[in-house]
Amino acid sequence: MPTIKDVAEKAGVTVTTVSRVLNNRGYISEATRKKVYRVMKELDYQPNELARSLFRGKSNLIGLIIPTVSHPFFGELSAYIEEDAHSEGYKILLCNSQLEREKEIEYIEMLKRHQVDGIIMASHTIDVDEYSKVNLPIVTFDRRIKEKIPYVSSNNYQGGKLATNLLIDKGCKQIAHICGNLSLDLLANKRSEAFVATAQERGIKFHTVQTDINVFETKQYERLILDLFSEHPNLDGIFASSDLIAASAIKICYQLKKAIPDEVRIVGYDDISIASLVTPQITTIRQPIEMMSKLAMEILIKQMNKEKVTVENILPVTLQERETT
Amino acid sequence: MPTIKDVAEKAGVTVTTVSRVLNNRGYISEATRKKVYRVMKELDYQPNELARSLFRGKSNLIGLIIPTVSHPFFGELSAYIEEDAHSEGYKILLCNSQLEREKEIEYIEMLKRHQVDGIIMASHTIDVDEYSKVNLPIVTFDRRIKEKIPYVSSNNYQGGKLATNLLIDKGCKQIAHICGNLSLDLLANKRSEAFVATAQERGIKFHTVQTDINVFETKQYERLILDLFSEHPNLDGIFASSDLIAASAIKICYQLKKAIPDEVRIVGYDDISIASLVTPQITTIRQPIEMMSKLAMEILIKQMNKEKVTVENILPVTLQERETT
DNA sequence: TTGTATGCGTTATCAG
DNA sequence: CTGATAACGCATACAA
Repeated sequence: MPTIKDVAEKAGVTVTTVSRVLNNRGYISEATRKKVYRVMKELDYQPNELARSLFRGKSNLIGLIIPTVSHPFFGELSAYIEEDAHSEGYKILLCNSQLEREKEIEYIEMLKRHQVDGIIMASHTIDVDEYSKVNLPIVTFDRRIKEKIPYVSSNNYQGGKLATNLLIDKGCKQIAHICGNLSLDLLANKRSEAFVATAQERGIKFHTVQTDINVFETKQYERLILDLFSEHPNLDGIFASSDLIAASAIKICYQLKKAIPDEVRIVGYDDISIASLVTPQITTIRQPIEMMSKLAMEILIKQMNKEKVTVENILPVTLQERETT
Repeated sequence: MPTIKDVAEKAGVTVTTVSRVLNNRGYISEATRKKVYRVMKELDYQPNELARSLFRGKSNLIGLIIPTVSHPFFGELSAYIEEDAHSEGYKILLCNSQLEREKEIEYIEMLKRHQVDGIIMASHTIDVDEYSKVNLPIVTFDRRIKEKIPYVSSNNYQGGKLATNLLIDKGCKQIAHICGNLSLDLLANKRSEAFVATAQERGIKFHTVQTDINVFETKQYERLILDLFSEHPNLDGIFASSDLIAASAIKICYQLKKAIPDEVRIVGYDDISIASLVTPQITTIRQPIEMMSKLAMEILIKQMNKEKVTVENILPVTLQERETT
């Protein structure tokens, strides 16, 4: 790869001059500017961003830590984030934590070593005080950290309420909520709170089941749902805390020959693309993933520019009624 | 952020010594080693990888260019690739090209500027000769480039044959193949070739439909399939070139009140997780995504080490029979 | 309008 | 066993 030095020599000027035309800084005669440009083209010169970053103390890199990009929700989130980052001149360093504490910590250290300008955290197994050590612009998805770390979320309580009310309004008499592990301190847990509160308030029989470990294992959820139906054969409403879990519920109902929505009604969460692609199309609570991504990036960039940011950023959710209710 | 200099000063040695303990190079007394380690802990020192990379001429960065990580196939692929990269000490720079030529070129240049050690290309809208200009270790998914650029693929022809034969064996009399735009020079097009050849060979009526543009638009496919059925009401077999397209086909059949698999049989492609999660579960041709990822990473690393690599790397596919046939 | 010198944080070479 | 110094590629302050 040619360096600025190669360009300078071939153009018969010094590296300073080349640097000047590269960055449009100071005065340069049109003649030399043209010549330098020509040589850059000839050599297919690309400035070394490593060197630039080192000098500037800014890498234009952003670390993105998620459980796994193979989960459609995080896949969609990552796509939006990368798009926003790109249009702001930032690049994304992808980190899949698999929801493992060790990996999250390891990734954070790696990102710091690579001098990222900021971190977007959407995986939360580490303790709150680990965050204070980060000491870097950071924004969180769906987790409120004690300190003053800004977070983006959608209105989980509202989502849980919408879903639960819909099930009851549609005539369900015994409903269940299926979710991931509630011991992770996530704002998503408010969906469960809302479920319980709403069911109690309206006097409907309800159950809550959760996974014992932090995984996105389909099999795990299928077993859970199967057990749920064998314990409660009269169950006629399910609020799943993700569309993928809802899909598992549909699958089990199909196995059990329970008609949807006549015998069992199901509400999912997220509204990832496949929610409206599968058959039957899933009624779900839509998180505004695109807006959430954009907001997260905005907040991160503001921090990098030492601007003030609001800590709490909660976006509205909307009910998408489709075929499972 | 503390630098090596800060550590040196606080430990009462020079940067050379700190660098030595950092890299376990040369002899150092146990006493100073301990002292340096202690200071590094105290200051929470992290070596600046930008500086290291600049000096070494190696960034440990790998660029990954895909159409979009929001598509489950590429999401899963990316997850595996990141995992493999991570265990080999490499980090992934994520690039979503949206299947746009300009973006692919722009991303390649960006990656070169950032001194990535290699590029994994899974998005192919650019011309063949653009690849020769890359001049960097590179490995391709599903596209054979004229030059000697290694590629990883699965046996697309075999996949197309398996799918088509299955449909015919199950009794289909009139079948269709639905795929993306065939004008992109992809090895995936061999699925279509196999479809046509097999249908002709066995004397079955067949049709092929493709999108006019390079997108992953659900709506686009739904319209295509709807039109297909209105033109050919007796269609009783569909070979979709992705599981997502298969899901669209299922949706349309449901709308048209055509029973699956009794009236219409459907075969998908890829075997992404949701293929076995949706209802009905999709019969599909399984691409060994995990192995393909591992192989791609291996080939890339070999190139970075100046080792010889085989250009053609085609892995077997397998038929996964489920509920749509 | 252009060139010289210096430093970003790190490692390797060569002395001591 | 440890230290001074140059170099990686680039951009700025200061001269000329």
